[in-house]
Amino acid sequence: MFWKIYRKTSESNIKESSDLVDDGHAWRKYGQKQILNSTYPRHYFRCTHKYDQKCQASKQVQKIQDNPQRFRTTYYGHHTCKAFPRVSQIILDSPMDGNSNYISFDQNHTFPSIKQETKEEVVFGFYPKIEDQIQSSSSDYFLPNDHDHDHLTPATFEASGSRMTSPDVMSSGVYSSCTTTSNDNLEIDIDFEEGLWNFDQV
DNA sequence: CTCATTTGACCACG
DNA sequence: CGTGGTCAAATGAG
Repeated sequence: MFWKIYRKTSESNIKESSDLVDDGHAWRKYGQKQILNSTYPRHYFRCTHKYDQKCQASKQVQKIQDNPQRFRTTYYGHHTCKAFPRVSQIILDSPMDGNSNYISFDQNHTFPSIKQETKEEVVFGFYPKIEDQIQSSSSDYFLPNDHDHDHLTPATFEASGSRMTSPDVMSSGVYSSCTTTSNDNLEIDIDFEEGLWNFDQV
Protein backbone atom coordinates (compact mmCIF):
# COMPACT_ATOMS: atom_id res chain seq x y z
CA MET A 1 0.00 0.00 0.00
CA PHE A 2 1.08 3.54 -0.38
CA TRP A 3 0.84 4.98 3.01
CA LYS A 4 3.48 6.52 5.00
CA ILE A 5 2.85 5.94 8.61
CA TYR A 6 4.28 8.65 10.67
CA ARG A 7 3.86 7.61 14.20
CA LYS A 8 1.62 5.67 16.37
CA THR A 9 0.83 6.36 19.92
CA SER A 10 -1.51 4.39 22.04
CA GLU A 11 -4.22 6.83 21.15
CA SER A 12 -3.66 7.62 17.55
CA ASN A 13 -1.57 7.06 14.54
CA ILE A 14 -1.10 9.29 11.58
CA LYS A 15 -0.79 8.32 7.99
CA GLU A 16 -0.42 10.11 4.76
CA SER A 17 -1.74 9.00 1.47
CA SER A 18 -2.29 10.40 -1.93
CA ASP A 19 -5.91 10.71 -2.74
CA LEU A 20 -8.60 9.07 -0.75
CA VAL A 21 -7.46 5.61 0.00
CA ASP A 22 -9.99 3.09 1.08
CA ASP A 23 -8.61 1.64 4.23
CA GLY A 24 -11.08 -1.16 4.19
CA HIS A 25 -13.35 0.17 6.89
CA ALA A 26 -16.75 1.68 6.70
CA TRP A 27 -16.54 5.28 7.83
CA ARG A 28 -19.28 7.68 8.46
CA LYS A 29 -18.64 11.37 8.33
CA TYR A 30 -20.04 13.31 11.22
CA GLY A 31 -18.42 16.66 10.93
CA GLN A 32 -16.27 19.06 9.05
CA LYS A 33 -14.48 22.00 10.47
CA GLN A 34 -12.32 24.80 9.27
CA ILE A 35 -9.16 24.75 11.29
CA LEU A 36 -7.40 27.86 12.32
CA ASN A 37 -4.30 28.64 10.30
CA SER A 38 -5.18 25.82 8.03
CA THR A 39 -6.17 26.19 4.45
CA TYR A 40 -8.17 23.04 4.22
CA PRO A 41 -11.00 21.84 6.38
CA ARG A 42 -10.74 18.84 8.59
CA HIS A 43 -13.17 16.01 8.18
CA TYR A 44 -14.32 13.87 11.03
CA PHE A 45 -15.23 10.26 10.62
CA ARG A 46 -16.28 7.54 12.92
CA CYS A 47 -16.84 3.92 12.24
CA THR A 48 -20.18 3.10 10.72
CA HIS A 49 -20.57 0.35 13.30
CA LYS A 50 -20.00 2.56 16.26
CA TYR A 51 -23.39 1.69 17.64
CA ASP A 52 -24.24 -1.66 16.21
CA GLN A 53 -20.89 -3.12 17.11
CA LYS A 54 -19.58 -0.61 19.59
CA CYS A 55 -16.65 0.04 17.35
CA GLN A 56 -14.82 3.05 18.70
CA ALA A 57 -12.59 3.71 15.76
CA SER A 58 -12.58 7.19 14.35
CA LYS A 59 -10.40 9.25 12.15
CA GLN A 60 -9.73 12.73 10.96
CA VAL A 61 -8.74 13.58 7.44
CA GLN A 62 -7.19 16.78 6.34
CA LYS A 63 -5.34 17.92 3.29
CA ILE A 64 -1.73 18.69 3.79
CA GLN A 65 -0.87 22.32 3.50
CA ASP A 66 2.07 22.25 1.17
CA ASN A 67 0.95 19.17 -0.65
CA PRO A 68 -2.80 19.29 -1.22
CA GLN A 69 -2.64 16.16 -3.29
CA ARG A 70 -2.11 14.24 -0.16
CA PHE A 71 -4.26 13.69 2.84
CA ARG A 72 -3.24 13.28 6.39
CA THR A 73 -5.37 10.80 8.17
CA THR A 74 -5.28 10.50 11.90
CA TYR A 75 -6.77 7.38 13.34
CA TYR A 76 -8.08 7.14 16.86
CA GLY A 77 -8.92 3.94 18.54
CA HIS A 78 -9.04 0.65 16.75
CA HIS A 79 -11.71 -1.27 15.01
CA THR A 80 -13.60 -3.88 16.86
CA CYS A 81 -16.12 -4.27 14.13
CA LYS A 82 -16.51 -6.77 11.42
CA ALA A 83 -18.09 -6.46 8.04
CA PHE A 84 -21.62 -7.52 8.48
CA PRO A 85 -23.99 -8.72 5.84
CA ARG A 86 -27.02 -7.11 7.36
CA VAL A 87 -28.05 -6.63 10.91
CA SER A 88 -31.69 -7.20 10.31
CA GLN A 89 -30.85 -10.53 8.84
CA ILE A 90 -29.26 -11.54 12.05
CA ILE A 91 -32.60 -11.14 13.69
CA LEU A 92 -34.29 -13.29 11.16
CA ASP A 93 -31.48 -15.74 11.08
CA SER A 94 -31.52 -16.09 14.79
CA PRO A 95 -32.66 -19.49 15.84
CA MET A 96 -35.79 -18.11 17.49
CA ASP A 97 -37.58 -21.36 18.16
CA GLY A 98 -36.80 -23.26 15.06
CA ASN A 99 -40.30 -22.77 13.85
CA SER A 100 -40.56 -21.33 10.40
CA ASN A 101 -43.86 -19.66 11.10
CA TYR A 102 -42.59 -16.98 13.40
CA ILE A 103 -42.43 -14.48 10.59
CA SER A 104 -45.65 -13.08 11.80
CA PHE A 105 -44.03 -9.85 12.75
CA ASP A 106 -43.04 -7.22 10.36
CA GLN A 107 -39.41 -6.28 10.23
CA ASN A 108 -40.25 -2.75 11.16
CA HIS A 109 -42.27 -3.72 14.16
CA THR A 110 -40.02 -6.27 15.66
CA PHE A 111 -39.03 -3.90 18.40
CA PRO A 112 -40.61 -0.72 19.62
CA SER A 113 -39.16 2.54 18.41
CA ILE A 114 -36.48 1.01 16.34
CA LYS A 115 -34.68 3.44 14.22
CA GLN A 116 -31.28 3.99 12.84
CA GLU A 117 -28.34 4.39 15.14
CA THR A 118 -30.12 2.68 17.95
CA LYS A 119 -31.83 -0.36 16.61
CA GLU A 120 -28.71 -2.43 16.46
CA GLU A 121 -28.14 -1.92 20.10
CA VAL A 122 -31.31 -3.79 20.71
CA VAL A 123 -30.10 -6.50 18.45
CA PHE A 124 -26.99 -6.85 20.46
CA GLY A 125 -29.04 -7.63 23.43
CA PHE A 126 -28.85 -11.11 22.08
CA TYR A 127 -25.18 -11.11 22.86
CA PRO A 128 -24.99 -10.11 26.48
CA LYS A 129 -21.24 -10.09 26.79
CA ILE A 130 -20.46 -7.92 23.86
CA GLU A 131 -19.48 -4.85 25.77
CA ASP A 132 -16.92 -6.57 27.90
CA GLN A 133 -15.32 -8.26 25.00
CA ILE A 134 -14.89 -5.07 23.14
CA GLN A 135 -12.60 -3.72 25.75
CA SER A 136 -10.44 -6.77 25.74
CA SER A 137 -10.31 -6.75 21.97
CA SER A 138 -11.17 -10.35 22.17
CA SER A 139 -11.28 -12.27 18.99
CA ASP A 140 -14.40 -14.31 19.17
CA TYR A 141 -17.55 -12.44 19.79
CA PHE A 142 -21.02 -13.06 18.57
CA LEU A 143 -20.05 -14.39 15.24
CA PRO A 144 -18.93 -17.82 14.31
CA ASN A 145 -15.80 -17.88 12.21
CA ASP A 146 -14.93 -14.55 13.62
CA HIS A 147 -11.73 -15.81 15.08
CA ASP A 148 -10.45 -16.44 11.63
CA HIS A 149 -9.82 -12.80 11.22
CA ASP A 150 -7.35 -12.54 13.98
CA HIS A 151 -4.79 -14.38 11.99
CA LEU A 152 -3.91 -13.28 8.57
CA THR A 153 -5.34 -16.23 6.83
CA PRO A 154 -4.53 -16.40 3.17
CA ALA A 155 -8.12 -15.80 2.31
CA THR A 156 -8.66 -12.65 4.28
CA PHE A 157 -5.26 -11.28 3.52
CA GLU A 158 -5.70 -11.81 -0.14
CA ALA A 159 -9.02 -10.07 -0.11
CA SER A 160 -7.90 -7.00 1.72
CA GLY A 161 -4.64 -6.89 -0.11
CA SER A 162 -6.19 -6.89 -3.50
CA ARG A 163 -8.47 -4.17 -2.39
CA MET A 164 -5.82 -1.90 -1.08
CA THR A 165 -3.30 -2.39 -3.80
CA SER A 166 -5.80 -2.51 -6.57
CA PRO A 167 -4.93 -0.48 -9.63
CA ASP A 168 -8.14 1.37 -9.16
CA VAL A 169 -6.82 3.04 -6.11
CA MET A 170 -3.75 4.11 -7.90
CA SER A 171 -5.48 5.46 -10.93
CA SER A 172 -8.42 6.96 -9.14
CA GLY A 173 -6.61 10.19 -8.48
CA VAL A 174 -5.34 12.83 -10.78
CA TYR A 175 -1.91 12.00 -9.56
CA SER A 176 -1.16 8.77 -11.23
CA SER A 177 1.23 6.23 -9.96
CA CYS A 178 3.78 7.38 -12.47
CA THR A 179 4.18 10.70 -10.79
CA THR A 180 4.47 9.45 -7.33
CA THR A 181 7.50 10.83 -5.71
CA SER A 182 10.33 8.75 -4.50
CA ASN A 183 9.36 7.73 -1.07
CA ASP A 184 5.67 7.20 -1.53
CA ASN A 185 5.74 3.55 -2.24
CA LEU A 186 8.81 2.59 -0.36
CA GLU A 187 8.59 3.99 3.07
CA ILE A 188 6.27 1.99 5.15
CA ASP A 189 7.07 2.36 8.75
CA ILE A 190 4.42 0.21 10.18
CA ASP A 191 4.54 0.07 13.87
CA PHE A 192 2.85 -3.12 14.78
CA GLU A 193 2.59 -2.09 18.35
CA GLU A 194 0.33 -4.67 19.84
CA GLY A 195 -0.84 -6.60 16.87
CA LEU A 196 -3.93 -4.54 16.51
CA TRP A 197 -3.69 -4.43 12.80
CA ASN A 198 -6.64 -6.34 11.58
CA PHE A 199 -6.77 -6.81 7.88
CA ASP A 200 -10.14 -8.20 8.39
CA GLN A 201 -12.41 -6.53 5.96
CA VAL A 202 -14.06 -8.12 3.01
C1' DC B 1 -38.43 3.19 2.93
C1' DT B 2 -32.98 3.11 4.98
C1' DC B 3 -28.87 5.07 5.51
C1' DA B 4 -25.16 8.67 4.43
C1' DT B 5 -23.68 13.49 4.13
C1' DT B 6 -24.00 18.33 4.88
C1' DT B 7 -23.86 22.07 7.84
C1' DG B 8 -24.72 25.32 11.56
C1' DA B 9 -25.47 24.87 16.36
C1' DC B 10 -23.81 23.36 20.41
C1' DC B 11 -20.43 22.19 23.90
C1' DA B 12 -16.14 21.32 26.50
C1' DC B 13 -11.89 22.71 27.45
C1' DG B 14 -7.66 25.59 27.17
C1' DC C 1 -14.16 33.35 25.00
C1' DG C 2 -12.02 31.24 20.90
C1' DT C 3 -10.98 26.84 19.09
C1' DG C 4 -11.66 22.11 17.92
C1' DG C 5 -14.74 18.33 18.21
C1' DT C 6 -19.50 16.46 18.09
C1' DC C 7 -24.51 16.57 17.46
C1' DA C 8 -28.49 16.47 14.91
C1' DA C 9 -31.94 18.30 11.63
C1' DA C 10 -32.31 18.87 6.96
C1' DT C 11 -31.15 17.11 2.82
C1' DG C 12 -29.68 13.72 -0.55
C1' DA C 13 -28.72 9.21 -2.63
C1' DG C 14 -30.17 4.61 -3.72
